[in-house]
Amino acid sequence: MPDLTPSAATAPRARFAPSPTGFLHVGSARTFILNWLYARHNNGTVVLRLDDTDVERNTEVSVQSIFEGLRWLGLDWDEEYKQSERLALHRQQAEAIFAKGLAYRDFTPAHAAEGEQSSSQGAWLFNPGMRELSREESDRRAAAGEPFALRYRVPRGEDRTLRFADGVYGPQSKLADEVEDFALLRSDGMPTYHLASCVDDADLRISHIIRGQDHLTNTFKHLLIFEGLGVQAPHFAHLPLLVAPDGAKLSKRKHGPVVSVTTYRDAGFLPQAFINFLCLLGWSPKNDREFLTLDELTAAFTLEGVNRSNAVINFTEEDHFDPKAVWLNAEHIRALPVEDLTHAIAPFFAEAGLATTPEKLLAVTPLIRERIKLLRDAVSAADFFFLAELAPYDPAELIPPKGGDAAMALRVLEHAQQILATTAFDHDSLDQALRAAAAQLGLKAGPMFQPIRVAVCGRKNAPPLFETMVVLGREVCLERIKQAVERLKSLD
RNA sequence: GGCGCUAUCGUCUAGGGGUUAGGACGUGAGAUUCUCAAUCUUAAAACCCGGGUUCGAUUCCCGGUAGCGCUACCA
Repeated sequence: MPDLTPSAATAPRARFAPSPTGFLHVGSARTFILNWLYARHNNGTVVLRLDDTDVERNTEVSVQSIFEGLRWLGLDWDEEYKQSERLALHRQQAEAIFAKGLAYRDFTPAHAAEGEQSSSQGAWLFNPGMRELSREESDRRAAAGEPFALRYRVPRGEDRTLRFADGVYGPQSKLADEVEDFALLRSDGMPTYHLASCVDDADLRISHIIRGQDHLTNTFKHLLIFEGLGVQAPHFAHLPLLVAPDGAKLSKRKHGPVVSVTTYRDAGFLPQAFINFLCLLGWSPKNDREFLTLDELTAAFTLEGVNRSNAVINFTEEDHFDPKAVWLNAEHIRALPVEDLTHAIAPFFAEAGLATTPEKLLAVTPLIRERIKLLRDAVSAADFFFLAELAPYDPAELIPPKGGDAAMALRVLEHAQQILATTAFDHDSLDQALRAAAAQLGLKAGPMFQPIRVAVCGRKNAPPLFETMVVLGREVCLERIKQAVERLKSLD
């Protein structure tokens, strides 16, 4: 097993380096989370670096939405950088690599080689002619203002094997002869991702690069760059990818909003549940535990627990969210103190245009806590508590199930009216009085309570009756029952 | 095409040379209950294929297949 700690005395420095080309996507979020967990578990540092060297595709809105996503997750970072502000360093280091003879100028016009790489093997590795250009010739053309890209002079014919020990995938090796002469600088002078990333990782003294497996083979290039920079390469650990049910990698274009973390937020996921879910994709604490708090995740997280195969996020057209994510969210909702849950659901009521008061919402929360899976479900589960007027419902629902009729419903409701008008309005008193009434009418609890529940809530499925009525209050209950009686009478 | 990575229930995973292959979600059935939930019990459901190695492979090795990634002057 490779030793991943540089030295016992040095705390790791991990980094998350998103490129702002869209919203924060779930795969990126997981990479961030695992970096964070790794750093925090080892008392290390979290560096956030915006990899924004692609001026064509980077946008400010994208930067904002990434921060929005990160803020929602609630995980902090210690240092923050923008690659676009470090271009001078990148160019200077590219120059240094060139000065060492480890890179060469490629004057081939951009995109000229497209489509040719599949032809004869070997030709794709570099642009023939350019690598061998004499220094004098190269300097002369550069001085004449001819644009060029700077390419790494990958060792050829030396039978050299590039190696590193991946923290997840174990020992990795590849022949240098199989690595193409990748670009360091574009012909407009901008650094490529590979250059900027390595220069910054070196300069920021990043000790552990934990990133998606799509970078596994890029790592050999990065090894070469670190070598060219004259620094020791950091430790690498690659994470299995998150993929769609069809096995394709999650893409913003193909899968739409379901890959954006803000979609989870807006649907009413708790950040800790979302984090918990993402961690379970490609990582396991190996003790059959699934519900884990952030502290527990931090304590349990190790790279050894990361597995190597891609993980499917099980969403469909109809259900945007993986059922396990939804279940975990429900679990976290139930684990939340009532005050916190109240606070979490309040915005959803506001958004639905329902006027709530903190006190009433606090009273309602325990009644719906076990009945919602997403925070937004709270609105449909509890709207009737806050409506001045119940939405119209089918009066037939007032009729008790299993052979009841309108007359029976009417009897129940009229009894209920008497009782509610006179009984102390607390759970136990109502319970006793209504059950007594049921016995008197020769009814079981079910048939007795359904008409009342529908009258008071406007639907058959609702939280337990007595608690619900207590929160609603005597006036509202009596008024709604009165309306129900009228509806019932208008039935025939 | 080349190179690399991967392969356990539908999904997420545990496990590991000899196991009734474990857990979770989801699904079915049942219990409980004033409805709905929650909870409990329970059922169905997996080691990609072929060769080795071995007394014995799902596990180790090789090959195949499949999936994914990289193969840009994207990241």
